[in-house]
Amino acid sequence: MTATTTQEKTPAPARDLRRDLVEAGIALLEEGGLAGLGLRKCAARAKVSHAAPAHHFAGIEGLRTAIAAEGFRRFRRTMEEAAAGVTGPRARLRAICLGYLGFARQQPALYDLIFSIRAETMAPELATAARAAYAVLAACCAPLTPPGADPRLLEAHVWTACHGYAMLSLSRCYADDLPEPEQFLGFIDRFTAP
Amino acid sequence: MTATTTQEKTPAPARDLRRDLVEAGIALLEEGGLAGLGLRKCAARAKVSHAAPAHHFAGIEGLRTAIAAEGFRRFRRTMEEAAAGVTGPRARLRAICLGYLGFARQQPALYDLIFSIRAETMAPELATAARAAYAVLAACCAPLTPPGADPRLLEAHVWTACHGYAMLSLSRCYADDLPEPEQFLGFIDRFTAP
DNA sequence: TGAGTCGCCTTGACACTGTCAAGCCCCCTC
DNA sequence: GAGGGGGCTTGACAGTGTCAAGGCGACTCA
Repeated sequence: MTATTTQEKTPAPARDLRRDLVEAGIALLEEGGLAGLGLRKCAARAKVSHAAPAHHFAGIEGLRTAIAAEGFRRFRRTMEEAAAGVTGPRARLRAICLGYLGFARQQPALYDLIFSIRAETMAPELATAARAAYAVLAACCAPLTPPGADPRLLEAHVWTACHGYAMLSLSRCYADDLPEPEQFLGFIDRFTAP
Repeated sequence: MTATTTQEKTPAPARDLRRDLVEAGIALLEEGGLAGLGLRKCAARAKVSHAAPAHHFAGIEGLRTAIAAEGFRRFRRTMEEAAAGVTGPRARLRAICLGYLGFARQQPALYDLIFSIRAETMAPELATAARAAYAVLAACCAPLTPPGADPRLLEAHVWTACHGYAMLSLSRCYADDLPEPEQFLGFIDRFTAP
């Protein structure tokens, strides 16, 4: 969007269509939810022919996978930014969780897409991005895990609690049953009590 | 399927097509996942014309809603059966949670559908079924909630933990990070400790 | 310089989907 | 027996994902 100063000689700024298509897909998700995402709509938005996306991704599933991978990277970034500058292990974990919930609230369709991917279509790029996001949270859990204890217990508990809270607040049928995020996250103190 | 003895006079057993279509939809979900569900496929499986389902449900979204409502009823039944005969508040809650996780593992696509419904399409029938399922879990949490405390805290925690665990074990990218269900559910004891 | 080649993308077609309007047919009522 | 209405069919339409074929420009190499 902003000025990318290129030499007058080069005819075009050598567009990265693959990147543009992922961007278009994310925009479609924001506008129309999961059902609003389609190969042809992405193509139209990127101003290319209807079959162009199929050349860069392996069909609609490949597009969804690529968008999910980018979604995971943004998801991770959101959590990291939320915890930037926060000190103290509990406060950091709390901040990470708030970042987690904030991402789900601000980009519900992208969040839905991310976690709707099933193992059948788990491409390496996606698996890497997903594990990187998990690693951010796991790193915040590590200082709070008692020595000798299974670190997966706290990690899994925080991860599932955030995921469950996010999903249930999105499917608003249960939104009224849920406490406020701040109150909900009180479980961290209880769970990491010495 | 089994013998439904009808009088010879009645020409047909007066089929309940609406019910048959929901049944067909659930079968399609089991076979082909969320993407395998369609109006025309349901019609073909129930041996009616391709537009018949649209007469009973308000389009594909109506079909999904009706199937989700039936799914919630089965979900609730699974939890109730899992806790049948189990005594003691903690043991009961544990059994309910195991029933919860068992349903998600045995009917992953139906479970996915249930929780993919967003508020826009929240029909009364679906909302009723969903709240009834939640009520089963809330009833098990009640005896464990300290007097004067907000009951939503424990309810939400158990609900979100189960939901998150189920979702993450379905999207198998994280399955290796998760502890076994029995170990995971240990949080109940920690959370309801006096 | 020109021919060959390769990758990116377009074009056109196909089967399939959800949705709609029109109409048939059977049953029920008066 | 006429009328009406619900349940379902038929036929059409726009939209979708997918595939095969081909165009086209850039790049390489003789």
